[in-house]
Amino acid sequence: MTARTSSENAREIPEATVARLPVYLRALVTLADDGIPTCSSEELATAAGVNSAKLRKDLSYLGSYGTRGVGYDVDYLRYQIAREIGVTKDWPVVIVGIGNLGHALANYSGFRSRGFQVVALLDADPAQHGEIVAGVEVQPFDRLEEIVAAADVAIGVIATPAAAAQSVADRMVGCGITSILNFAPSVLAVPDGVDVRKVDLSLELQILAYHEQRKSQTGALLADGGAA
Amino acid sequence: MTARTSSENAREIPEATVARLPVYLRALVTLADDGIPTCSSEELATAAGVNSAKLRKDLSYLGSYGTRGVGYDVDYLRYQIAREIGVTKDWPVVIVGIGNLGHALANYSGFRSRGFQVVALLDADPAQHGEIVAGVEVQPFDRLEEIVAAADVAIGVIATPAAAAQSVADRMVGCGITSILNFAPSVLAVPDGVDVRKVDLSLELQILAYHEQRKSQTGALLADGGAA
DNA sequence: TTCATTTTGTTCTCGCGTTCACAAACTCCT
DNA sequence: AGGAGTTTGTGAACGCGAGAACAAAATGAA
Repeated sequence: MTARTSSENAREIPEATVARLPVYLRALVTLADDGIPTCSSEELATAAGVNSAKLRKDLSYLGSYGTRGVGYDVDYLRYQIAREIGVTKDWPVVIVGIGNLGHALANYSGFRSRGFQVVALLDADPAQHGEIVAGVEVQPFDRLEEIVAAADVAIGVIATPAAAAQSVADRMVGCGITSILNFAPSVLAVPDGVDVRKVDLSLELQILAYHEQRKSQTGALLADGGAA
Repeated sequence: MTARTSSENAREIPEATVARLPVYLRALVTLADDGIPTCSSEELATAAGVNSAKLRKDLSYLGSYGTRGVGYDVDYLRYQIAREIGVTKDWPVVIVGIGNLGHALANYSGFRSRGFQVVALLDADPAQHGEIVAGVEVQPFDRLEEIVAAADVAIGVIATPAAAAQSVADRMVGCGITSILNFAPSVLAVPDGVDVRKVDLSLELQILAYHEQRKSQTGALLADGGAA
């Protein structure tokens, strides 16, 4: 992340807090949908699956949007968090690599409903071109620069095989994209000022497997011990 | 996590380290594929995208598998990490919810190549039943208990809409699954001893959007100053 | 008005994770 | 054999985040 001087902006929100804001936002949307007008930090924390002290501390970085003795106005807080994250208006997004995962991402309604609009689907394979996925036509990867410039795209999603990911990232960076969400299982090298977040599906399973293995090992040890 | 006495098992690997082991494993596999027999901590760290001091400390939790003055034997270290994670043999996995994302997950080759075998695809919607995805037939969700018992499944993947996720999780826990990978955007409540990891696609984009928004804000300020 | 009650916002402490820095140990060359 | 050069493994310092605890502020009742 770009480490700027803290004096430049009074509100330096910790990264851990930033990562939880979308969770709070989602919980608030759910509460609003249920017609609940206000909530306490305890209620919101439960809905978001966190500690209430942590929630209050996180929200305090944004400002004082609650009322002591009362709680938070759901709609008001929701707007404030959405504004802080920057999803009060839609962000244009391009997805590169329209394989199985790319299809799923293009069809994922959560993007659209949470402030992101897929403006283009790109793939290097000519066999994919012309297909309409979720109302958007798959186009040649070479049109990347043109599309990014036209729609002023800042966020790119990489859903290609690992081998292609770095060259796709280079092209993205080259045409002005400064945020990349990478689903390919590879480490991307990008210049300073470009943010990369990585989602690795099998990595998560491997972490689960580690704990699972320990569970069964400990169980076996305890079984022997108990037999004595 | 079950907090056991540290005397019970000498190797208490920190969670942050566990999360990086799969990254190192992947880097080692790549090196091995390239025919590289040994590597230094510096080289491996670069390949994995981390600091070399952190890498060495992480590996030190597993044991002393390197040689001072030389480095690490790629194949040997790879096996040791794989053994530690528990992916030397395949883990059976069930996927529930065969929509767009479920299809992509079922077809994702990375699972198979990294120690996981999808033994069943389940969906509550009868319209999906009978379809063959990646060589596996989609079956009714009601067969969950039967399948889990038959294949001794410990890991379940939830790719349903948010509304169904909690009830799916309850059923999974009920039939003995103790590790859940949740792709639905909802907070799951599970008993102690059950591990849940959550992957939230739009959450990652929202985090990027936050930083992106700050860049453009700061960028506007800096635009006067200097565009280095 | 004044007091009791509720709930936020913030201070403080503790523990974990990251990073630096260096001693230990191994290889290779002379 | 001995010394120079590498590279690992680890002790120590540091900084960040989590959680407890409390003061400040708002409401409502007497």
